[in-house]
Amino acid sequence: MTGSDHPTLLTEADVLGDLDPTDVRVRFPPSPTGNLHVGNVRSALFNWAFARHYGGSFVLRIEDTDTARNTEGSLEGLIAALSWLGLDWDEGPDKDGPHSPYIQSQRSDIYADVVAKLLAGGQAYKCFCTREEIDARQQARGKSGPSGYDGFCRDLTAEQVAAQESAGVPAVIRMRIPDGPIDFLDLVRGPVQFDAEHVPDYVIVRADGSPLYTLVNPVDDALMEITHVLRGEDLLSSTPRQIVLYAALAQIGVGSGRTPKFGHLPTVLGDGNRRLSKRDKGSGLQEYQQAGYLPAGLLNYLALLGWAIADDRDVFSMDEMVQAFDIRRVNANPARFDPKKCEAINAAHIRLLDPVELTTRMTPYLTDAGVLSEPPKPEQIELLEKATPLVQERMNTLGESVALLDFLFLDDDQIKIADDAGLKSDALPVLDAAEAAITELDPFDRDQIEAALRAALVDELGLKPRKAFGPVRAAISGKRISPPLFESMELLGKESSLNRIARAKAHLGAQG
RNA sequence: GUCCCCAUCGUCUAGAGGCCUAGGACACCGCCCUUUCAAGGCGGCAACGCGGGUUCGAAUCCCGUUGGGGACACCA
Repeated sequence: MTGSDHPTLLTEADVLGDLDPTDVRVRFPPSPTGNLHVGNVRSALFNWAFARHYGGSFVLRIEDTDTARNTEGSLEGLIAALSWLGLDWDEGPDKDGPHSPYIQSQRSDIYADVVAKLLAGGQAYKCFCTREEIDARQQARGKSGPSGYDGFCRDLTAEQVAAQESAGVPAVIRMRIPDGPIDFLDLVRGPVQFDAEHVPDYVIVRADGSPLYTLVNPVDDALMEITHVLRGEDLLSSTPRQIVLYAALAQIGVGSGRTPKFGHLPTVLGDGNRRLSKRDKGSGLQEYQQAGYLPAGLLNYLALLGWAIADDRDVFSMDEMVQAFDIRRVNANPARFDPKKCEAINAAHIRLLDPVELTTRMTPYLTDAGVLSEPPKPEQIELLEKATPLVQERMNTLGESVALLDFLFLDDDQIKIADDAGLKSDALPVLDAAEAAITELDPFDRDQIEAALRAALVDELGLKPRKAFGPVRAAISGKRISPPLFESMELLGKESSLNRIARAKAHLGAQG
């Protein structure tokens, strides 16, 4: 792991500086507003992989400063979701560490103290302007479009401030952005530069005195000694203002005094060209959990959005990702979320699973659907274990196991022959022949069944395999598509198989 | 409007000046295998936005342009 000699690529020193790799500290700071978004999961993943790659720490911090947006149970949901994914954290709300608490609503005193110091040091100031006043001045200057703040209250004298306050005018607190260029080396994009003229004196404390994300996020990063901030590209243009805040924090002696290094990850796009939003179908983590995605599969796909492990490979384990992850190799261009490929990658992981493991993973989906009893009976488990190999390479998601396997667990009289199963009256002789062929079979196993059925239907009746086995498949499973027929019949047993064929015949008779 | 970011098959990407007649994957199409559906195998379709430069040589470096995206909240 040496530095690169490529002229345009960053070196490892650009990433780590003088840091010992194990001192790397990154964080994932979700706000508890409900279902986790797959774009956020991708951010969590990259931070996690970065930390694990270097042997550093991954911190979970809850950003709940907007009380209006917080939703009940979100914190529990967040923890459950991250746990399910296997993205383990070293410090967090449920895992005490040297910088606790890790929930911002519990850190109010810390922020109040920082704000007081910022005000005293002149790095921040009180502003009495209303939005309307700011907009009006902006219009008067003949400028169109949204804009920042014009600095109206920036240099108010102590007397002026006192006068406003005694008059009861509500005040927000703004950061004072010094003139000059603000630049940083983005770990994904390389050098980025903004001019302070385009960085507004932004609000860090509301008029009601509560702190905003704009303050608490950098303050906590400084206090928690976060060394690297890996986040979405949408936050790129707020980075210069945060860098100013870090510098101010260093001046007033808050935190480590070091500004973290930044890496802005490519946006995850939904359909069309817009950013994947919570409103998009397929954007919420829960959907993937419910559909039966494997954490390893979903995460593998998400990793592909902006990163590649090798030029000819795209299925890999999280261990492999951790081993290979390099923030410098993350792509800067936006990536579209492709549900089809996501599903395909997940299917590949299902096929990779040990069958015993797969059985275990499928079980909750089958019990939830009522296919298995709750808890499953021992004989159901036994049957499921035998059936697993039949469906392992036929599933994209665990949820699909329900439709694939339910017929094995249903009673014979619960089998409904689907309209599209293709069972028509001309199948009657086929079913008769099949019934006769297997009645005397002993043992009733896969090879015997196939031999008997082939002899009777293909050789004797002269049918094409498709025509021969289709009706039997419909009788046994009720469906046009099923796991392999002979194996299924063996699992079902002779009695049940014969029952189902008889019922299918009756079904045909009733039809016509 | 201003600032910032981005630009290779439909999509995700590989590409680190000559290994490029641009590689892989998903999707799609065809064939093979085959008891359905899959899986697997083989093959096909399909991309460097445009214009200038630098260089013996540019997908790759530079400039411009066009196009897309993001930000400019008392949201995070």
